[in-house]
Amino acid sequence: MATVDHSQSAPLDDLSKILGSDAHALLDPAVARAWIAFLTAYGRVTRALSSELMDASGMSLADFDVMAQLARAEGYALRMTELADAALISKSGLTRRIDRLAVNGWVTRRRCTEDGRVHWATLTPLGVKAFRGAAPGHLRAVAERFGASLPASEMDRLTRDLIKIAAKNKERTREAV
Amino acid sequence: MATVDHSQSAPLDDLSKILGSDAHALLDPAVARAWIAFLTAYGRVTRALSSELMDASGMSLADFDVMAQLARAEGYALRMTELADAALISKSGLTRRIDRLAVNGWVTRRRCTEDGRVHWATLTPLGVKAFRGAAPGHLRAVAERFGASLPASEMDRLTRDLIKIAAKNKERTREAV
DNA sequence: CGCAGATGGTTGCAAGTGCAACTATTGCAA
DNA sequence: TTGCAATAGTTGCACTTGCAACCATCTGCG
Repeated sequence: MATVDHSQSAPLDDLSKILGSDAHALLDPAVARAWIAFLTAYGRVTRALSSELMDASGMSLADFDVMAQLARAEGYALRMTELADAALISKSGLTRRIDRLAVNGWVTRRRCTEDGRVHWATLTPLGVKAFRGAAPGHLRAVAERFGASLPASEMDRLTRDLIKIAAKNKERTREAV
Repeated sequence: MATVDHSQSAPLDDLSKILGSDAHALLDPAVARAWIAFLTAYGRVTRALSSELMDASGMSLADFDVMAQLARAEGYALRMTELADAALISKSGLTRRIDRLAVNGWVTRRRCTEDGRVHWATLTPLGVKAFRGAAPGHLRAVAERFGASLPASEMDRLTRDLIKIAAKNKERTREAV
């Protein structure tokens, strides 16, 4: 998850020792610093949130994400593929995640009567309860670990910047032919 | 890796359907949007960089990170624990990553003569060469996918914000007793 | 000395992950 | 109808991962 450096100042200068002075031409040092800060922030925040959530609710971050998607869906239900897309995981990953959530009794899988290929993943009442139990703590933790670092004005700007970055990378991996 | 939503506008409003109106008290909607943008940006950028790097150099992002740490170290060598900390991965993870890098002939592991517990991971000449081959493309890709989205002035601000977030989460996971 | 406790690394284990191959079902066209 | 391509999900596989238990080595104190 990390690249080059995590606390110091001039990652690219260090690298120019091995790469030669063209390192700066390849990657602007300011961008390099931002990139490292990005990776570091991501790693630290998600690691902390993940273990807190697991301790408090026996739910992984990925479980929470999937359940949150269902929680906000019409009838607490989504097709497998929709859900995989929404939660940014692969279809096979989702299959197995739903298996696990089903074992907990938090989610059921129902075959669609209209189209036999389709399966609906649905939050059970127990799952709703589990989500209601887990969400307050987790949302508070996000507020504390992520939100509390910046003033509100800065937060909106950060959002805009991140959305731009995300937008630039929207393509589905395949394009470098 | 994702939470709640990835393209739409009001993730928390949707959740208040299930959580009640206190959802907003738990997590400011502006923070929720930023958080989602953060996860989305991270997921997309690293996914893309990772597959590009693998295609171009047969190296995973984690491999690159570890090798970059070594590349910038004195004598291209670091102790296992130092390296694990620097690359933000667990000690056991590093052990096995170094195993794999060693199979490629990119890194060697030497026992320290002064302290028999310590092992030094060292970039081999072949490893240096591999890194030199991989770095330009990867750095350029970071510049394109991450750097090119924002003007330089914005980049510095982003760095500052991310560093604040990372700083707030520096503690080593254990504190919620 | 000599042994307890700390420190550095590795290994066993029980997960989680994505890709590619596979099965089931549908839709459409001859 | 029959048959084939497209779509939805699942499974096999090979690989990562982190935690906790485990060895090896060193350090310091009686």
